Amino acid sequence: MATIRTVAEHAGVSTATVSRVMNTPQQVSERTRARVETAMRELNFSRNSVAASLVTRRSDCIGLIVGGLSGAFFAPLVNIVEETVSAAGSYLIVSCGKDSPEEVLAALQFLRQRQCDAIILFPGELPDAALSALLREQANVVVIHRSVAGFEDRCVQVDNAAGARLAARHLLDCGHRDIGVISGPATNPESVQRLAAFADTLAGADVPLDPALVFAGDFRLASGRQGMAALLAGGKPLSAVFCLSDQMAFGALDYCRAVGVAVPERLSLLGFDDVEFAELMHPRLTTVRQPIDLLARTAVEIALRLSRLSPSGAPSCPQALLTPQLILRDSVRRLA
Amino acid sequence: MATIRTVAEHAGVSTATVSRVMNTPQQVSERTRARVETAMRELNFSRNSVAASLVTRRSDCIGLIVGGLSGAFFAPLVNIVEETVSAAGSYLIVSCGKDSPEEVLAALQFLRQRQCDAIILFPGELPDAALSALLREQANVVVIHRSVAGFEDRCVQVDNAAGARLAARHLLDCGHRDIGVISGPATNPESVQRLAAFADTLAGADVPLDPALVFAGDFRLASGRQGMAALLAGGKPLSAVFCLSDQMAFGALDYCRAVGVAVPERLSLLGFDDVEFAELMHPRLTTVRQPIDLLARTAVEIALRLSRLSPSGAPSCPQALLTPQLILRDSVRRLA
DNA sequence: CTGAAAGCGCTAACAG
DNA sequence: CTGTTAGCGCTTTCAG
Repeated sequence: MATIRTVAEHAGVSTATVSRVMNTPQQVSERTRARVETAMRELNFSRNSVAASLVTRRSDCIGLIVGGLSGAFFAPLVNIVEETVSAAGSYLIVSCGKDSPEEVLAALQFLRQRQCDAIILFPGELPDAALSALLREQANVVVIHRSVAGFEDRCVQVDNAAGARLAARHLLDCGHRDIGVISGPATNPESVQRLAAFADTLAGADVPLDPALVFAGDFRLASGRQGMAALLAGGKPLSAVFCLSDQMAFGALDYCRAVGVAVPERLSLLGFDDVEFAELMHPRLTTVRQPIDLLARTAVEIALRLSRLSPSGAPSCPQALLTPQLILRDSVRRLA
Repeated sequence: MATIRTVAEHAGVSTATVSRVMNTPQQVSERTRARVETAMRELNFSRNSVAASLVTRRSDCIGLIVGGLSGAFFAPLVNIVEETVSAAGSYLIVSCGKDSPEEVLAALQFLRQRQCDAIILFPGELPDAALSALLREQANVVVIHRSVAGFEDRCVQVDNAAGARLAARHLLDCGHRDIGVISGPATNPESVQRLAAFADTLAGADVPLDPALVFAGDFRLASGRQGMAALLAGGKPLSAVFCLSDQMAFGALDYCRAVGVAVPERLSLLGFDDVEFAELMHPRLTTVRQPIDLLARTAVEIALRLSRLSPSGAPSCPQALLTPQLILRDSVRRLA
């Protein structure tokens, strides 16, 4: 493998000069630059960024940690993050499949040890306390899809409560009273926020949410099926189910089809996320849209800012709390 | 930031010893190890893997380059690769959103410069010639989803021709004669292979494929819609359409629904991939399954082997050509 | 505009 | 079992 030194000798210059043609070509005379570039080509030189990072303490890499990519939710998120990062001339290192707190922490450590300039973290089940500690001790971490008290400037989140309220009101407006929920894990803060706001809104309309009609899923497809099975098996009156992710709504819908429960004629279904497939379903899924692209772009923006200005950092005011939106389609029926 | 040296001083040992407790703890006496570990904790030491990589010339990282993660195809692929890689104690660096040859090449360079131990490449539109050159000059690259002559031992591919034949026979068996295709880009080798085998099989049954009934899409959802629109607008008799990706089949299906063409009653639809959503569609999509998990696992296996044994490498015989399978569901109708 | 020299933080012989 | 000593390949003052 050719090194900067081989190139230098070959071109009859010093290593410093070779380094300059890579980093600050303006500082090198046209002639020498050409010579060096030829030498590089002839030796098939490939710079060792690892060595460079060691001295510069920068890697031009932004790390991203997300849970299972499986869902239709993470994939576009990752894509947009990648686009935004590379548009800014940096690179993205994705660490996916990190669901449990241990895995997340391990991934974080990995990225930090690799000298990532900043890290975007989708915290999954990581509790707020741990997150808070993390943000305190590591200045270049930004959290996506959660808001941590005291670190709002490094968090980008969708207003979960607002989204859940939108969902509750819509169901109420449509005349539903027998409402079930397929929620996320009880340990998941997003899920908790949504569920609480949903229940509150219902309660405000004198339609208290029956705890027996709340099934704790895990945001994934299979748990939607299980949840729907459980709710249906409960035997209680049920005219609508709010799923805390589209993915679970798909599972629920699939289960309904399998057992012959017509949606929305006999049961209405409301999702959360508005992933691409929501409008390909039959019936097309009514859902609460999260502005994934904005979420992603904002997170990257913050991350880049963090990585550019090492210590200080212009305050700037990233719109930390994004507004969800109700997307009306065909899976919720207005009761007569 | 604490370094190995700070820790060494703090613990009253040499840097070598600190290094040992990280890499070969067995070689350090329990007492010193404990002392060092305490020092590490007290100083909140975080190892600089970049420096380590510089000397070991290993990074314990496997790179993965894929196109847009958007489709339902790449996401599970990435997930399985990640799982397999981390099960082997390495880490995965994903470079996604690389569709054009330039982007792929840039990503490759990036990963190489970062000293990835091996790189798994989904070549997208990269022509065979370029790939071949690449494989020749870089010994640690493995290609997924394509086979390059002379480098079969570093390629994992699904038998595209076999898959297409399966599709063609099924359509013929069901009595279809007016068959259209929504294919991939003409520059995409996978697409070309499938299309050719499909056309051949049809021709072998005296049902030549009408070139006017072939629409070149890009494997993505939107192009499925466009393709179906084009085929329908053509006005030619059409009883079945073979889509070279499920994603395009979804688009086609959606278009059919929008314009009131009943599937499969008036038009049969056959996909390729068998992504998770295929069986959630209505009607459930009949499709040719690619064993994505096996694809991914095999690729990682090869990659790890490549990265462990630097120069040589046990020959081993990775099952390079995986067999696709026809998954019968509800989107293809048997003609009376 | 260019070169010499001093490291970045860590590992890896080689002694002891 | 532990310490000494060279670097890994690159960047970066500081002179010239």
